Amino acid sequence: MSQTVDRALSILPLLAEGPADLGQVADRLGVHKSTALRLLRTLHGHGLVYRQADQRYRLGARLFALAQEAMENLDIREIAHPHLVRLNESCGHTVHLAVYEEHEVLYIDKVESRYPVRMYSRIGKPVAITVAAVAKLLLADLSDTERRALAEQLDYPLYTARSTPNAAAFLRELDKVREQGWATDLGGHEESINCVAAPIRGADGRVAAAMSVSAPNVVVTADELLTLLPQVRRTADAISGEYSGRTPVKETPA
Amino acid sequence: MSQTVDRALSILPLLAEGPADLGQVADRLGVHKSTALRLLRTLHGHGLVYRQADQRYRLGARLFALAQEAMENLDIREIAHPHLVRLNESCGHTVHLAVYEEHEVLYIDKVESRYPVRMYSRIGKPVAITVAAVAKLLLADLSDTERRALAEQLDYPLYTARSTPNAAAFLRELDKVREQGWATDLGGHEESINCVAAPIRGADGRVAAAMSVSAPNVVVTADELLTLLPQVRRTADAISGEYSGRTPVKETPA
DNA sequence: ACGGTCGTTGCAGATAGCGCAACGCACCAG
DNA sequence: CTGGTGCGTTGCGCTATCTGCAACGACCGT
Repeated sequence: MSQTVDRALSILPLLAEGPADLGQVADRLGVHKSTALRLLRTLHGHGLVYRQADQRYRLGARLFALAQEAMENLDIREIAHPHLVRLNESCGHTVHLAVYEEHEVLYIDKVESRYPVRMYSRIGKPVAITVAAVAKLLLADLSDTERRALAEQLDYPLYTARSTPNAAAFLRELDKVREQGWATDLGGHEESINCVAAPIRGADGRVAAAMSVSAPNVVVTADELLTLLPQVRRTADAISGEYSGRTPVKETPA
Repeated sequence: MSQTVDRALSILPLLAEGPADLGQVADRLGVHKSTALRLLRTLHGHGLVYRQADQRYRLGARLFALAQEAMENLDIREIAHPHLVRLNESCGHTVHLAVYEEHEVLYIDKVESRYPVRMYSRIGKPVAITVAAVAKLLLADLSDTERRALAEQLDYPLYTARSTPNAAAFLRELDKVREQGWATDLGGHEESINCVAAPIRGADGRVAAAMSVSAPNVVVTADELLTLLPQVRRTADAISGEYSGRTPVKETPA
């Protein structure tokens, strides 16, 4: 791998923590200031870092544009979105769409009806992989060896008393999820939040994405939320059909 | 500037257009395949590029995470957001927050009340710089020389009959905006959409951001929208006060 | 079975990046 | 006013690092 590029890219997560000046960047990279300067200049030239008035560097605007374009190229989001909206309109709860990528699970879409909450709040942020219902579905579909390897190298933070405690428990849960074709997270991430999730499959039958409905205890009990399962599964299946090309996109008029 | 890094970063916008295979990347970079491979591998190692099932490359997940973190470091967004929400609740229209950076104006926040529209729709995407009300405010605050230089090198696309047609007209408009301390876009970008905008200033009095309220003709006429101007300016001033540290963040209880 | 395409690897040569040291500048204290 | 310190910046010589080549292997369609 390319040393220079490697160093340059290491600057990005570093700046993500907050603005930094040349010296700090050079130190944390373990290179001479002049080297750091050249790297920063190159990043700057591509708009990935921005030099603010006090001469310190921070992440730049092009990053948004790139992330945005990357989003738009995820055709599954395109297809799924109207379905998610419809489900949200019918049940009123938060609806998420997530994919697995490179040992991470991340939300790529979200519909939230009630509040004009910060919209981008969670989109793009890695999901609590050991407990989230969508994560279980996505990981359950990996091959045996991949699943095992991944389960071993994960951390199992105890968000709540009901969080998945270790690799063994996680693998058991994945087997169960794989078996039944849907998943839940009942207070495993936030004590008062429950989710039901269903898989979205591509033409090859593999799980391409997962969607979930989440609601806090105070609005509906876990049991009540579970009654939505058939609806969630139907929505997921509809998306699967469209995504895999089985269902024509246009509805046939009566 | 660093050639290697330069080449590597050039891959990102290229992939933003859509997935590409090794050969395509190498061709468009004008380098040998083996070189492109090494660069892609390095990008991949940092999660900026993802290799999909068909071996083609596309932009990766880390990009979202980075863009997201970059967002969160924009403290002006943090401060402004509740004000934007409040304004939105009171008038019901779409509210935008934008900043100027590196010859571009981009939205960094947006509150839209009516529909559960695709939330990230426009955030992060460059704004139509020659016509948008927020863009006029942000550019009007640049120094004379900067303004002139920028105005010259811009394109002036005629989105509608009322779009700013050329550099001279644009500079006149900027002078006017600078003078009056607020700006409008009356059908200059989309025939049926009008905006009113006001500047947000930092401690040094310079314009740090701009906010606007937008609404389509069919909902309110341009004249009606203009009656909101005082409210928009008050909101912007409130944000300015808080951002520049003049106003204590906590309200003093009566 | 065979040619074509595509991704991958090892290598030798030379380019391009590296760290050093010195400079300019702003700020501060005496 | 002057000497000192802490920045970012520059030019340069050395060599580590990247490059392009050529050959390999996998896959696919004919």
